[in-house]
Amino acid sequence: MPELPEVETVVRTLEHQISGRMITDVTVRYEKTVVGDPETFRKQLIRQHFRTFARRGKYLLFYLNDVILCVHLRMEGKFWLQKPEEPLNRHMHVLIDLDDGMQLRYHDTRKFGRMEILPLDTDLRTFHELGPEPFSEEFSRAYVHAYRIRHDMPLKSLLLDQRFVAGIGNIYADEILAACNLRPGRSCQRITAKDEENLIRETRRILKAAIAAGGTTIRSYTSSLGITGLFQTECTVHMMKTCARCGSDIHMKRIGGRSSYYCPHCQK
DNA sequence: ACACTGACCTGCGAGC
DNA sequence: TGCTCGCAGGTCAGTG
Repeated sequence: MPELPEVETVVRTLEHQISGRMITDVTVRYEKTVVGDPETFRKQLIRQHFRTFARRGKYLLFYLNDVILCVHLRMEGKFWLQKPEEPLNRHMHVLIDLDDGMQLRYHDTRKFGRMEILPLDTDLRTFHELGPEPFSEEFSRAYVHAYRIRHDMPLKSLLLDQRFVAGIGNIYADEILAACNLRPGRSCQRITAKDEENLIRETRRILKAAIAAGGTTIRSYTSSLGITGLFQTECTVHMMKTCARCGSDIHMKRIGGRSSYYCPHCQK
């Protein structure tokens, strides 16, 4: 389940592997992976070079000569760099041939991921209504305060709201709230200024550690040879049975349609 | 205008 | 053992 740290890892890995390569052909095997007409998509990519690589929230951005190739991996999307003669499997939905003879293969078991072509001058600040990056200065205490008092939702939903802050998914949301000793179901309107500071600090600390570790994941870690980073499982509450800090039984509750894990003893 | 719900998908594990 | 059923998750369209 790629969240910000996993996407960051994928971007850096691909930057290392395919920077400067030219796209010679594109095959779309599952049409819904591509936003818009697949043949138009193909034509817009052919003869383009991979120039620079970036991430915005959970979106991967490949800057080509004339367009941006924007990819969202959703839950299970991954890229494989293989030789064209290697066997395909039924989950490889988009094949991108490169001028060095390799093929970049988009693999997605659940077919949830999406790719789209964007103009080079797309405003990434307002792109998909994404909120600030967690490491940006814009994600300040004043910003958090202003946002949370304008909205009424559980803290868990706030962290998952991509308009609030970009890049946090279910796993890291649980971990951030555990680190702040806050229950996921607590109203975002009922926290203190100190909690706001803690949320910002712990969000950055946990995401930074996860990036350094090459990304964390729970179920999708199945040692794929895909470009997904070094997966580790360093969770303190998410999917855990007992609290890593006090040993209490971890509770699970559905909040905003998402399973949310927390320690009823440590988190208030 | 806001927050909430269901659809999109497939694999897997629980339960009978 | 073999089947069915429901859950997992991020985003967005649709609903209240």
